Amino acid sequence: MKEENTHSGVKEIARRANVSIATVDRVIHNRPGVSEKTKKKINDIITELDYQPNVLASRLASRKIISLAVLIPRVSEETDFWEAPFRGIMRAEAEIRKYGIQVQTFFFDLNDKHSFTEQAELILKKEVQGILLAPSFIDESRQLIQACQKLKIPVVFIDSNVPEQDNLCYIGPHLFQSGYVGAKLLTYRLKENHKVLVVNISKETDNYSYLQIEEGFRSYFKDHSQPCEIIRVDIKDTDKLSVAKELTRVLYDHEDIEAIFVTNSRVFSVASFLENAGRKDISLIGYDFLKENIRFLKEGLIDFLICHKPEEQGFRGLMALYQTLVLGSPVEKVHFMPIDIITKENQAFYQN
Amino acid sequence: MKEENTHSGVKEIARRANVSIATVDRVIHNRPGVSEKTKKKINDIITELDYQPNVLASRLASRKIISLAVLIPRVSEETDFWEAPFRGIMRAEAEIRKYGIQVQTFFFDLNDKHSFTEQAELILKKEVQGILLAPSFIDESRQLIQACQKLKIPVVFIDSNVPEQDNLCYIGPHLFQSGYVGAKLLTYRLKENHKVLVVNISKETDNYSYLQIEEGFRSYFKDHSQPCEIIRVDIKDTDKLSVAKELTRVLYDHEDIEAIFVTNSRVFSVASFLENAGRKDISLIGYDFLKENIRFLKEGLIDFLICHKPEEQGFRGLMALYQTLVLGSPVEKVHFMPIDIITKENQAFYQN
DNA sequence: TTTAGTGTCGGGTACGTACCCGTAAATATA
DNA sequence: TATATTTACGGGTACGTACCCGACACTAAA
Repeated sequence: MKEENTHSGVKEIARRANVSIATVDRVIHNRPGVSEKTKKKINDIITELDYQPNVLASRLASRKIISLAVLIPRVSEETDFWEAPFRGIMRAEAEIRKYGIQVQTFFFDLNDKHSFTEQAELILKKEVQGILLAPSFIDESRQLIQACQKLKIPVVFIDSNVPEQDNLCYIGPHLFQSGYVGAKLLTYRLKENHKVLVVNISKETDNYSYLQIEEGFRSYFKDHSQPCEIIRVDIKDTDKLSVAKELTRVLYDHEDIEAIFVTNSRVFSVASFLENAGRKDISLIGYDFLKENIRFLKEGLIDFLICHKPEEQGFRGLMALYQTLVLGSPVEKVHFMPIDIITKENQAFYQN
Repeated sequence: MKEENTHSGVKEIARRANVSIATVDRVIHNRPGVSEKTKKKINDIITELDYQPNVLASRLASRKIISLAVLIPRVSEETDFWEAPFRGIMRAEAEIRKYGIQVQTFFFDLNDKHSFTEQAELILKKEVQGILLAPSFIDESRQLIQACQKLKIPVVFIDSNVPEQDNLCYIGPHLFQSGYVGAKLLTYRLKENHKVLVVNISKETDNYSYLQIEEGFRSYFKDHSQPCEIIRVDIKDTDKLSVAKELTRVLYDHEDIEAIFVTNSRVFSVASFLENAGRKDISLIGYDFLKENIRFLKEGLIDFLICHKPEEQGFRGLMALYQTLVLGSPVEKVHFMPIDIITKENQAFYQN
C-alpha cells in the first residue's frame, strides 16, 4: 500500500534523454538552442512521464515577479457594492503573493468616464502582464481591451460583460436569467391585479446591464402568460430626495401597484422611501448584499435580494489570471455566477 | 513608486542576530539547542521584521509528507449526495498535493454502523496527521474523536456536528435556521387551510440532524403565530414503494394537506409519488442539489430545494486541516454554510 | 589533569526549477 | 587554411528553508 511518490522531475527527464537539465529546461520553456532531434526526444519523454512541473520550485527559482493590475470602481459614499469584489481581490492577492505575484489596484469614479480612461492609461504605462477589469463604461473599456490585445495582455472581466470583445474570460452574472428569477420571486407576493413597477436608478444613460435584466424580467411574465401590467421608471438622479420625488409621482399615477422590482443595488433608497411613505404593503425586490439593503431586508421592507457573489467574482477574476500566467492552464471563457436568493431568514449565513 | 520587495527571510534575521541560519531555524521550529538569550534576541527580530516564512521554500525543503485521512459515507445507489463533498475533497487535494500532502479517503456504509468503526480503526493504524470526518453516527464518531484527542490529531467535521466534542472545527449547515427557512418558503405556497406535512425518510432512528431541522421548521410558525397544523410522518424504509405506501396512507387520513416538507435529500421519492398520484397541487420542498431532485424541480413538482454547498464543505474541510498543519494559522471553530434557495429558475447556475 | 558529557552553535547540502555563462563542434566567411 | 560566427549543449549557482553533521566551549566526574 505504500505508494512511492516517484515524482519524476526535470532531472529524471534529463537522465533518460542523455542530456543536461538545462537542455530539458530549454525545451520546456520553448527557448531556442536545442536541435529538433533532441527536442522531439525530450518532448516524447515528457509526454510519457506525464511530467507536471513543480509550481513551488518553479516560482521559487524564478526571480521575476509577475505584476497584475486591477481596474474597478471606487467605493462611493452612495453605495458600497464594490467593497465586496475588492475584498475578494485582496483575498486572492494574499494567496498568490507567495508565488511572486504583485497586484496593483486602480480605482475609477462611476460618475466620471474620464477617470476610467485616465486610470487605464496609467495601467498601460506600468507594463503589467494581466488586467482584471470591471468594464462599466463600454466604449472606454473597448479602447483599453484593444490596446491590451496588441500587447498580448490577457484581460478578465467581472460584474458585467462587453459583448463581442476578445478577452480571457468573463466572470459574472447571467443578467437575463437574473431578471427572470426576480420576476419569479415577485409573483410569490403578487395578489390580484398584477401591476408591478420596474425601477432603474442610475446616472448612466446607456445602461446595457439594466436592459438585459429587464428583458429577463419581462420574459418571465411572457413565458407564463400572466396578465401583468409592468410600469417602468428611470431615475437619473440617485440621491434619496430625487428618488422619493419620482416614486411619489409614479405611485400617484398608478395607485394600485403591488410590487416593485429595482434593477440594481439601489433598492435601499426605494425601501427608505416606502418606509417613510408608510407603504409597507408594497413588495420589494432588488439587488446585492449591502449593509443598508440587509437592514431593510431584516425589517421586512425588502422581500428578496438577488446577489451574484461579488466577492467571489473578484477572487476568481484574479485567480483566472494566475491560472493563465503562472500555471499556463486554460480558463473557461464564460463563468456565470449563481443567482442567489436572499431573504430575511437566510441572510445571516450568506457568503458574498 | 518602486517598492522594493525587501522580503527578509531567515538569512536577514540571522545577519541581524549575529547567528547562523541554522540557529534561527531552530528558534522558528521550537527545537532545542538554543540558549534563552539568543532565542529571545531572535524572537524579537522576528517580531520586529514581521517575518512570514515562505511556504514554497518551506514545503520544498521539507521532504516529509503530511498525510490526511477522510472518512465519509460511500455514494449509494439510493442517493448520490456524497458525490458533492467528495468532489470538493478531490479539488482540495489537487490543490495541496503540490505542498507534499497526501490524502487517503475511506468510505463507510450509511446503513451499517459497523463499517464506520471498521474504517475508523483502519485510519488510526495509518498514523495520519489529520482527519476529515462526516460524523453520521454520533456514538461511533465520539469514540474516534476521543482516540484522536489522545493522539493529538486534529479532526474536522462536515455536514453535521457532534455536540460537546473537541474538534478542530465544524463546517456545515445551521440546521435549525435551515428548517426555519424551509418553513418560510413553504408559506409562499400556502393558500387557505395551512395544513402541512413534514416527512422524514431515514433508516437512522436517532437522527439528530432531523430533529434540529424540524425544530427550526416549527419555530417559524410559532414566531409568526400562523394557525398551522403540522402533521409528521417517519418513514423508515427508504425504497420508493414503502414511501408511496406511507404517503398514500397519510394523504388519505388528511386529505387537505397543502404542502410537504421533506427533511433531507430524499425529496425526489416524494416527488415521484406525487407525480404518479397526480397530486401536482401539493407544494413540495426538500433538500440538496441532486440530479433526481433537479429533474423534479425543473418539472415543477418540487418548488424549492434548500442546499448547504456540500462540495464546498468537502473543500473547506480539507483546507482547514491544511491551514492548521502546514500554515499553522488558526481556524474558526464553527463555519456555517449558507442556506441556499434553489428554484427552477436559478438552478442552472447553482454552484454546489 | 584527563575524559566524558552537555549545551550552543555554524557549515553545508538538499529540495526542483530557472537561467547565466562557458565551451566544443559545426558551419560560414575571408 | 585560418578565422569568425553560429548552433547545441553542459556546468554551476541561486531561490528560501529544513536539517544533518559536526565543532567548540564549558562543566563535572575520574
